[in-house]
Amino acid sequence: MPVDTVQLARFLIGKMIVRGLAQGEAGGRIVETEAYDIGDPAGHAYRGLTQRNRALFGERGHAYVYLIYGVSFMLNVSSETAGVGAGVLIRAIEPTLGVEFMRQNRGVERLRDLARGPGRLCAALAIDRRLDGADLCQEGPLWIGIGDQLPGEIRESKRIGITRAADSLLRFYVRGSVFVSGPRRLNI
DNA sequence: TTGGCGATTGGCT
DNA sequence: GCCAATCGCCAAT
Repeated sequence: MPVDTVQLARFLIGKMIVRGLAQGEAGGRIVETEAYDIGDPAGHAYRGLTQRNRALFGERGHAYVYLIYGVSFMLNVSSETAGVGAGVLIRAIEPTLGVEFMRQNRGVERLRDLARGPGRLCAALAIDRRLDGADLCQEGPLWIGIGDQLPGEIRESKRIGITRAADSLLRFYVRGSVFVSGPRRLNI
């Protein structure tokens, strides 16, 4: 696992996100991430440690889950050593495991619509604040495993939906994947 | 104690 | 493309 936030964001493309539940597993391949590095004014760690963002300041490889716009949960992976706040936002996966479970959670049928976007991804996998702080590096309710195939060509772009540091090329995605979110112009 | 706001989404034009 | 929904968080009062 890379020791640098931006490297981790790249590294995670193609890896498997797995939601482990009593009834089985659900998940898929990561196809889109964004890096929120140390000192990044767009990052939630920027203003220092708070109750909400403490997972970002924990050990590497733990989940930081928060609610945005009162509507959607977002999943991040803490990316730096304890005491340093930074993370990687998981923006989209290609569903491969437990697809029916995800369909039920999302209320839509089309595979492409299940987990394209950070809020949809969390809804599909039933991820909320209860998973904040979860260790993603070992099998459990939520974890990340090695991918089962090469991710394809990884490209970079500006990040989506932010106002500060909006021009940095810190978003990574699989070129040509229909499971990637965001406007077409950022997915060339 | 309060009010402005946000790493989004879905529905409508 | 535009915009409302919805609510936890946190800086400032």
